[in-house]
Amino acid sequence: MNPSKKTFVVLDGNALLHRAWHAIPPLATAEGLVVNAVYGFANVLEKMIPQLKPDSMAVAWDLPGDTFRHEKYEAYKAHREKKAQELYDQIPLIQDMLKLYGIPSIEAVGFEADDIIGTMAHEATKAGMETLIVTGDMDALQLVNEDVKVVSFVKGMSETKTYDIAAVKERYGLDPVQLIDFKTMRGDPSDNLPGIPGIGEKTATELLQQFGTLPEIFAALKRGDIPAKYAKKLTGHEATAELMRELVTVRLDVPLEFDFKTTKLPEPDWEKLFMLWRNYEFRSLLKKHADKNPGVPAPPIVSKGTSKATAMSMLKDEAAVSKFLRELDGDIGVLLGMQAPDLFGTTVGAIALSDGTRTGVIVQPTEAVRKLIFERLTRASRVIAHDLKALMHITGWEFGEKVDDLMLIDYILHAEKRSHELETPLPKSFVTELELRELGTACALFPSLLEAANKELVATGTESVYRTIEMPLIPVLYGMEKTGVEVDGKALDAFAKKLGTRVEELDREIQGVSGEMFNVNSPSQLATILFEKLALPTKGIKKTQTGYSTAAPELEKLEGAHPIIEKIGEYRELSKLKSTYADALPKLIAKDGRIHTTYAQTVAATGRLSSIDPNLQNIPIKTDLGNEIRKAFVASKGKRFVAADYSQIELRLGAVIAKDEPFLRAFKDGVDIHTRTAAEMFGTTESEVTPDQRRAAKAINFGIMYGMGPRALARSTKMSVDEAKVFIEKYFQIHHAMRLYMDETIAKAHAEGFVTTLYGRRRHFPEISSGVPMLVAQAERMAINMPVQGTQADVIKLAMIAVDGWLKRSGWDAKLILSVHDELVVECDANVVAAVAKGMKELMEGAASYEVPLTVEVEVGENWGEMTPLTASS
DNA sequence: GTTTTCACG
DNA sequence: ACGTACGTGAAAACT
Repeated sequence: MNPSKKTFVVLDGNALLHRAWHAIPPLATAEGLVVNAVYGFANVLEKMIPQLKPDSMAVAWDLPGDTFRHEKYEAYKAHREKKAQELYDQIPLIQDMLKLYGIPSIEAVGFEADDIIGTMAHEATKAGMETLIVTGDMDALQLVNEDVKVVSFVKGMSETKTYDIAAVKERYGLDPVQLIDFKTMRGDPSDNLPGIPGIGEKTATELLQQFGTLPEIFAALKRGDIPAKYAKKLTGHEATAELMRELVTVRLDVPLEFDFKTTKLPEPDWEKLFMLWRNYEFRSLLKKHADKNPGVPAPPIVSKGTSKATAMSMLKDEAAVSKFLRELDGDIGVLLGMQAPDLFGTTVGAIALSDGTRTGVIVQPTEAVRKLIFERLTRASRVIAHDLKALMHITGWEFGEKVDDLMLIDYILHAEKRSHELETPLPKSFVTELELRELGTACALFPSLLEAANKELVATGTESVYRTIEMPLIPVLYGMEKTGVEVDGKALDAFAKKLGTRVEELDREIQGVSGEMFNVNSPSQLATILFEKLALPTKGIKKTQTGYSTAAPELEKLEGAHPIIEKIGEYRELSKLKSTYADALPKLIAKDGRIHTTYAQTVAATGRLSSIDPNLQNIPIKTDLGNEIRKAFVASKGKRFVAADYSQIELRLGAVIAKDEPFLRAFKDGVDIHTRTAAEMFGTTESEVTPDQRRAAKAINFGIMYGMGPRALARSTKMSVDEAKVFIEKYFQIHHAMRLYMDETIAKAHAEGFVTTLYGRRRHFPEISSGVPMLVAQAERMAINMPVQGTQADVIKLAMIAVDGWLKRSGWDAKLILSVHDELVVECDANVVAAVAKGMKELMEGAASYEVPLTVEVEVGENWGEMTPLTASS
């Protein structure tokens, strides 16, 4: 602190609010009012005021939106209200408390807290004061200068670090002002800023250290002073960078009615502050300031046991566990702590249990203790887990209907998020008691998290997706993963060997023709050979960040220009089959001779499942050679596969959602949909449609639901861009309802920030309000596609639940084993094939009912690569 | 860790 | 003139 200058301290209200919300368990008063963020804020003030000794103080708050675009502000408010009511409800409570401290809250419509802070710091500097910015995020660091420092909470709410110019330099290797350009280039995923593609932290720092500022970097680029590897990445991004730079720059010119004299920090209004603290049951603060108690004897604070400050115990023996289990009451959260893999693989290191009031961490539970826990959980009113399917795999526990999965709820509320992990950082090993306590602290949040989550499910209309689709699907997926599918490893090994011989041969031929040794697998080396050494024409070849693309569609354009092209095509196909499938799959065969994939239920933003370790949803089928891989997926001895797939479900649902009469009629008529479309488009009868015409119609039928433009259509057909444009116009003349659907969906995505499926599943599009044209356009196309793809996902999930339940009740030897977006595969005894096929068809077709039928085609076979259609007669 | 390519729906 | 067709996961090269 500079003694000669007066000190102005400004707090980032929203940053500290969020930090407090996440760092402190959701403490509630006896009446159930959640006040954890208020408590956190009080503690920040209690820590900062004596430490920083401000002469003047203020708290800045976000208030986005702008007066000229009112809808946007309303949408923001609506969004804010939904997000976490208990969090935002605390803002007025905090602002009331700040008043008692004599600290003004500053907000300005259309500006973020950072802008207000920047402006106030700027003004304070002009007034000859020193400024300290107290915040929880790093965006304020760009404001640091000789008179401005940032005090940042580094972890939780206990430790702070003060950044002056030297500290910023040490941390980032850059001057504070350079952080603006740094963030512009590197981007910031949490703000949905893309940055310049291919430029990360390291490159951004290096360039800024060398050239100083972004404008100087682009000037150097024009002079040719930038190394080639960076130049390529920077070229063409100047305009976008400028736009992003504006977004990233904290403003210093917010119109504020702000007078430093009125922010002079007075003595708090102790009397009222004590009343407030008593209301909120902040006992530690009352005790700390007992000397300032204005004489009125405080009424005793009766602990009614509803305060969610949890009592945590470490339990190591069976007796202690039993006693603890008896004390638990109501809904119980359960969280496993896994221990690092050893010789015996990953093991359970600890199990945390909590009812929100009492929390126990059971260290290295024995089999007997685990049994006790399971028995107690089955008697709980509800069990609250996070990633229930994984918990089931590890423990074998099943809870039936009275269990909730916080991970799944987070996915349903925000499917677009990349991770749905617990925000509390969980330790990877459990060596010290401190780490065990972190596990307990996370688990202690479960009951209150569930309460908040339930409210949000109801408020967003997503409760039925959760309860009738996603939750009942968990045991189905669990069963499929556990059952797995038999794979003939020997056949794959033999195939890999065969592929290997041919790949080596092609490798030699390619190197021979090119007259140089190089790695054909390396796109950059291959591009050098093709476009420099062999000087093949680069006209019309797409560029990647690093140079000319060598992807299959690009190489196709070079077909005939050189014999090497064909060989590369074959090399690519074969080496892909070998490395990704023939080599990889046998390694994943478990001791039972089967491969057990994991279905990821919380990954795909549209609501689809995905499959990992390995991915069984992209096993080759399109080429004969690829199909050899599929043949290695075999039904066990005496069993058969029955595969049932929805035909054209995507287009059918598109027609239903858009209410497109011509399509609805076509599906009701049961005609070939692409032929019908071609006949409409070319003005012929269906029997006159040529294969080329049908191909064009098929391309547009598929592409249109993805927001395809003329260029893409031209690329996938033999049309010119102009022809494609006319073709699309004609298409929308016939299918005007599709155009209307697209326009309305885009409008909804802009107005509300999300779109929904027919079952209420949501996907949000944060980028749609970014103002970056490319991101907006991309978000619009995603918005068009989501209701269709997402409804498809809803339907097949419902079908899975129905089929699985039916098979289980049947008593047959028949199990659901695979799910591939529009296809389900059952493995069953050869004797029950006909009945299984009939039931699957009926249940899948009946999983949903619309004005057009959802038709299902069934096939049977001994392996997945050789399936034969099963018609009603056979 | 990021980029490119390619397998599936 | 252009990075403008959606959703995934995995392998290999490269940095």
